[in-house]
Amino acid sequence: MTLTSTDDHATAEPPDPDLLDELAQLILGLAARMQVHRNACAAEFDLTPALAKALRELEPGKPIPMRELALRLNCDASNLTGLVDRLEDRGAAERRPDLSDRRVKTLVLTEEGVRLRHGFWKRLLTEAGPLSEFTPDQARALRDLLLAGTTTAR
Amino acid sequence: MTLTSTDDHATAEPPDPDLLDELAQLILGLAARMQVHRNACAAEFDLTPALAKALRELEPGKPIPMRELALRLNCDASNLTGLVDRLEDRGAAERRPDLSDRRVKTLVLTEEGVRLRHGFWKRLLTEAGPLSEFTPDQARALRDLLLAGTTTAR
DNA sequence: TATTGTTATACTCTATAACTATA
DNA sequence: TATAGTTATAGAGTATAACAATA
Repeated sequence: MTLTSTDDHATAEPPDPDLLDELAQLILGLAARMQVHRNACAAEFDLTPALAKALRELEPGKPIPMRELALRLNCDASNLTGLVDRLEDRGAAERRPDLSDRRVKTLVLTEEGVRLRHGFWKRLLTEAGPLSEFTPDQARALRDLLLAGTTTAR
Repeated sequence: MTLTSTDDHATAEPPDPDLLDELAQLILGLAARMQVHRNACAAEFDLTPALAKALRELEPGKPIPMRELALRLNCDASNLTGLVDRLEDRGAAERRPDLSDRRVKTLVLTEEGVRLRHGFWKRLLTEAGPLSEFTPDQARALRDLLLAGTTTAR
């Protein structure tokens, strides 16, 4: 499996329209399949797609302001009230006052939230999903390429 | 067009959990960024995300039954009525009777629909989006990898 | 004045179930 | 009976605007 880790002297890059077109199609296709897979796994844990995403953004032991979660989810802050309410109803997360700024409420996963988050993510990777299309070698090459792209730009 | 039709089967390989984890994170991240980009481009054409997707699935000069569109969009057929209504309201698509089965209605893009579809997709690729993270060489390697994966399995 | 979280509201997306007209 | 499209309905997702408490 050649990776073609090119020694491209990236000066004036010719952006091939056809290549971009094909690449966009392929990535959007894979993205759509992963979305289907993720939503299916989420449903097994009685999680809606948005809840699953929020759960993934909340890292165990790291409280964050609700504002920060809105940023990570790329959505308006007004959406979080109901979303976080449901997480609290399930005992997966807790709102806590921020001692340094009384306007802020921070969010933190409970033990149950940590279990839920871990269980969901493990299921996502264990169940045969779109990623099982790739051999380990392909997966490695893919990871390296994506890492190169996202660390360069972003 | 080298296809790299690999002779190794994904199923027989040892699946490294950490690699899958990292790969999933990267792909979901890229997918999320592309979704943001696509929705932004769609908005410029007064298209909702769902309308943009539907438009993309309708190929110029190729009428398809509404049922088929539902399949391609991975959604229930009941959603299509309103969606297609809006496409017709905009003059982008037309419902036509299927002569061989009077239950079926086929969908086809109008000239305006073809223009809209082309304009949207061109904008998606022209405007600097997540794909501009990659150099042409990286893009080519990425395409080959994705092609290998999606043609092998799926 | 500006910001955080909340509420109220509206529109879109999506699924389920029941209906119709065909097959 | 089964299928294609429709309708009605409900819940989820998301944005905008206005509000209270705090900075």
